[in-house]
Amino acid sequence: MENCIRECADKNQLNRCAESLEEISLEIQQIASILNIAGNEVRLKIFHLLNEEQEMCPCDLSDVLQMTVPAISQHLKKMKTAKLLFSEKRSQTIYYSINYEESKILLPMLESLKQVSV
Amino acid sequence: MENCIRECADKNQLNRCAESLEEISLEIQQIASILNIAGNEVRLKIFHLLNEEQEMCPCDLSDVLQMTVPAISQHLKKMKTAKLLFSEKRSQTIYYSINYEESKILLPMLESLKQVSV
DNA sequence: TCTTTATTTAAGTAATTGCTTAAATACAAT
DNA sequence: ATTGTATTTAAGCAATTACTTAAATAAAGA
Repeated sequence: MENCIRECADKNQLNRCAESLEEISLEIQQIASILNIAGNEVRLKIFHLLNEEQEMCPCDLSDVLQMTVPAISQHLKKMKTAKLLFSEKRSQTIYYSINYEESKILLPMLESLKQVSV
Repeated sequence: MENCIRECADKNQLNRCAESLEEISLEIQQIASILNIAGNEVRLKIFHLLNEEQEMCPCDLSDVLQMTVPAISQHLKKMKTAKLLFSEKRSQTIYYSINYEESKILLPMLESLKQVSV
């Protein structure tokens, strides 16, 4: 079911495009999922704060971001589930930090945010 | 209304964080909005295709992505509204292309997707 | 053991997303 | 003028998102 009936439609181009997409479909999926998680103001702020402070707990983040603890906890869970964060429990407190290996495509942005405040 | 009553909560750190966020609040907003748009499989595919092919029309994209034309059109509108795309009408056809200036934070990802298929 | 503190989980909800189909718009060609 | 092609816009809808409040879990300290 083609939508383009134009003469000028370049069948070779369309085939090339379809093949290219198939080759990278896995990467596209992974990157889209990371960008989707980072494409939220609260979560991007969390990334930035963890990038500056190394590690923070939900309750400190809730103070800084002026949001309820459960709201923060749900954002952290989403980031953790995607393996973008590590967490480490020390007594009652859980410290979250960035998994830089999994988050590497976000690094340029985080670095640029660091620059701003200098 | 502080949530952290912990002794170990470092007030200086929390103040520093709050200030940092305020300084970059505009950048955070802008970047989050771009990542939000790119953090969708269909739109990321459109970015990738436009990056490889220079320009494409909604109807070719609809063929390649196997989606209805209105569905594609709505994605393009969202990207165009955010100024991430240019559009140029030549007779009946509208050609979309990437506004690289506004999309520059996405470039590293687009480049890495290009590498994959080599 | 009982209370406090830090955190997560669950349930409910309003807003947003991304599609669908149908209709509207705009331009070209006959 | 009329038909065909490319595109957008609109309305409707199911699924998802991001919060809320309340309850559950877990560890520490009195």
